[in-house]
Order: sequence, then C-alpha cells, then structure tokens
Amino acid sequence: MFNKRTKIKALLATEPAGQEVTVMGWVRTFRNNQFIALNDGSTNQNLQVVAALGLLDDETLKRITTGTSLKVVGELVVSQGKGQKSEVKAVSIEVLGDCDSEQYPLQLKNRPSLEYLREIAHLRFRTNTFGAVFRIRHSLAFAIHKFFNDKGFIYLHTPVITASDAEGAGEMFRVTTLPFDNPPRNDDGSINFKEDFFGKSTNLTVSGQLEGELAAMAFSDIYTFGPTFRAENSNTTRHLAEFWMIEPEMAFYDIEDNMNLAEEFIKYLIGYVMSNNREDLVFLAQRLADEEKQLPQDKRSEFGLIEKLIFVQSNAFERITYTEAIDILLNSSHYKKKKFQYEVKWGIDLQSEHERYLVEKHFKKPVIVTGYPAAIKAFYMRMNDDGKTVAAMDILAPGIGEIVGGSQREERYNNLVERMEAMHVPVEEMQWYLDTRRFGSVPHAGFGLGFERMVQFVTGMTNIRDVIPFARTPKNCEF
RNA sequence: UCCUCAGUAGCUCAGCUGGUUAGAGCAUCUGACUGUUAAUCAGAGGGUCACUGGUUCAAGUCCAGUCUGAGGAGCCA
Repeated sequence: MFNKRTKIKALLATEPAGQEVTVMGWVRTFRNNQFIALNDGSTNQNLQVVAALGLLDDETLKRITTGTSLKVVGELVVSQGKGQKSEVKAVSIEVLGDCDSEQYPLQLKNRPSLEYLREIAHLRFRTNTFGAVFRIRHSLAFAIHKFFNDKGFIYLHTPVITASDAEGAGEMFRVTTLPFDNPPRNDDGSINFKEDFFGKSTNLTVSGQLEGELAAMAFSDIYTFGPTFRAENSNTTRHLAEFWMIEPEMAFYDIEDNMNLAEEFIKYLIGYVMSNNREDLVFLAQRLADEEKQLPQDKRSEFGLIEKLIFVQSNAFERITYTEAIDILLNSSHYKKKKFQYEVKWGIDLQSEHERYLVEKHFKKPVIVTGYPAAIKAFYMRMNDDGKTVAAMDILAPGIGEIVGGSQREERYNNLVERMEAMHVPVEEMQWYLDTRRFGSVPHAGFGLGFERMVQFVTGMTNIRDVIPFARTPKNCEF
C-alpha cells in the first residue's frame, strides 16, 4: 500500500492542520538527532520531519543518515522553527533502505563539483542542481508535445536504424551483426554487407528529417522527437554522441513560415518552464549567480538566468541574411582591430567567434540568419532565385550558439537532382526520397532543434553533459 | 582530432627555486549537547601524491610517454 503516501510537493502546498500523512523519501540531512530533511524528488524543497526525543531507539537513530530511504507516518503541523512553514511530526519512522555513510559518495555538505557528479551520474539526481535540471528537462519534453499537439501536428516515430548515409550530417555509428574479427568479404577485399543482418550497410540515424518529409507530404504537419547519434570525435560543452532532437516538418510552409514557427516554439517552451518550474528556475538562477561571483567582472553575464529568459521571450528575434551578417562583421570595430582569428568574407562558413560576436556583442539576443551560400549547406535546401544562396535558417542563441538549423526544402524535382549530383549524393539510392517530388510535390520546410541545447539554454548549465541523464561522449559510456 | 590547463585523503583544495614523518576545511567514526536549518562542540582514523619510465645523494615537486578530466577550436544540434 505504498500508494497511500503523499508526495512532498503536494504536502507542502496544503495547510497544516494536524492531519495524518504518510511520506516517503530519501534523507538529505539529519540535524540534531531530531530533524530530518526528507526529499522525494517531487520538488527541490525538503520536508522537515521531526522525530521527537525518545520516539526512536538508538539503533534506529543510527541508521538514519544522509541517503537513507524512509517511510514516515505523522501529523502535518505548523513548524515551530523558522526555516519552513510546515513540518511532519513523526508518529512512526521506518527505514526502507539503509545507506552506509562510510561508502555513500554523496555527502552534500562537501559541495561536490559537477565533474565529480558526472562520475556518479546514477546518484547525482539526488542533488538540488540535477533535481532542478531534470525536472525542467521533463517539462520541456512535455511542452514540446503539447505545443505541437495543440497545433495539430502528428508525432512521427522515424527509424533509429537507417541505411542511408546520404544526409552527410556527420560520422555515423555502424549497426551490424557481422563478426568483426572475420567478416565476410567480396572478391576485392571489401566487406560483403549482403551477409549482414539487413543485407546492406546500416547505421544509427543522424537525423529523422528525410523520413519526416515523407510523412509531411501526407499529414501536412509532423514532428519527430527522438534520439540521434553522431560518431564525431567532439569534445566540447555542446556536443554529445547520443542526443535528442526535435524535427518538425511542414507542408505548405516557406522559409518565412518556418522562422515564425521556430521563434514561436522557442518562446512557448521558455514560457512553459517559467510558469511550471518557477522554483527550480529560481534555484538554478541563484546557483548561476553564485558561480558568476567567482568570475572576473568582464566575464560575468549581463542578465540573470530568469531575466535572460524573460528578455528572449518578450523580444522579437533579430532576422538577418547571411550577406548582411558578413557586412556587419566586416564593418565591426572588432574586425578592424583584427580581433577575429578567422577570415571574414562572403562564402565562408561563419565561425564560432563570428556567431558569438553577432549574438552576444552586436545584437545581444537570438539571431536568425538566412540565405546562406549554397556551397556550404546541405543538398535538400531550396535554391533561392539568385542561384547562389539557399533558403536555410540558423537560430543562434547567446551562450549556446546554433540551437536550431532548418530550411525550406527543394521541392522541384529537377533542381533537387541537380543539387544531389553536384554534391555527390547517390541519386539512385535516394529514389524513395525523390518520389515525394514526383507525386504531388509541395513547398515545405522544417527545422531541427537540439533538445539538450534547449535544456542548456533554459537551465543555464554550461556543459551539455550536465543536462542529459547519462551522457555519451568520446571515451565515455558508463552506466 | 588539434591547442591549453589539470590529476595530492571520500569531497574541495594548499604543498615555494627538489631536502626529514605530505597538510587544511568538509565528510566519516567515537563521545557530548538537543527546536535544528550546510546544527554545534571535543577527539580519532584516513594517502600507491593518476600510471610507466627517466634525471638526481634525494622527486608530490624536474623530464618523457601513457591514461583520464576540464576549457577552447573544428564538426554540428
């Protein structure tokens, strides 16, 4: 009958009137042999459980240490102490699971570092910081489904295993059942994938977009939200080998509609978290402010976390073309003082330093850049009338960089084939994709939002490994 | 993958231009106290100085390599 218990979040929201309650959770601290700070993950707030002197025998008292799980039955009463409104006066306390304090690595008074907590990712959920981060991560995931559901989008499950490596979005993880010490080979020595499980070479998906486009050509509006895999040897604060991505795809949308949707989407997500995870945001904002106090003045951010979110939510994103972006960079004093490490000229891919200058120094808010040179963008992006640029859009966020990448898709069969050939994409293997352009093709567009980057942006966590429960990065696949 | 920095007690760190038995705070353990808020007070235990090799009378400290981590770059979401 565990279901009779009340969660601490609900309990703290009710008026204390001496009513009997059952609570269960894990001990955060045990003060003065009397006061147990109990947490069950429903909220960052701890519940104070008071074990009156004499209630417990010495044996039981000794078992109550940080990390121990308890079942407490008692009365919800007005607290006599100052730190909390209400508390539970225990009638009985049962130890559900002991926690050996000599072995338990999470003594919270030690202020463990984020790096250390990553090594004990199975326990870090029990900290205030990660409690807040993962409750917000959940809220964002829920808000994503709500946003699209309310707009009549279909949630499409695109495959995790794919045969196409055509998108060129990065290095892929191979999926195979062939013995790697002695695989079957062709006469020329290459591996014979006809013998493999699927009868061809297969990989983990790097994007669900192409499949998403197929469904959009029937449902009008779809979105995907699933895991994505990139085998890049990236060691940065914003890359993972396994991450989650949201990819909406909309028929009868042009690049303008696409930008409008993406901006509305991001603002909606921020608004949702601000009204549903206030307490967690306040905690993270405080954490961030404390952390920034350690930094030299010029490295501190202008806004607190919540001010930043309000600002982003209530101001229009700046929209500029790639060509305008290059002009801004070329005319900047930063450029004239030769402070950019990389060359700036039309045709280059914008470097991190360029994006950061535009977003953090020049506009100081999210920027949507459109109209990139065709040569530096993917084959499926729609060629503009100038014949040089494509209808691509990247949304750059302060502190994170590229958070959204999208485009209007090339819906004209001949133009698409031409682009594929120019970029050496195997046309024959992609006929299933090209067929959508043969049978009732329509203008359409879509984008990809990096879920973890969005969680980073909202929580202010600076390392992407701290916003996913179990991070997969080069040389790290624990748990 | 490249560049830079780091690895000393369970955690966070100090340890100077190489020199006796490697320190602190917190945690842990023992005891005291008992309306505490990261409870407090007293005492105790706790170390392969990442690993391998080298230089030296002598290495936590200097050198080389390896591993791991962090930050930045590239790739991108």
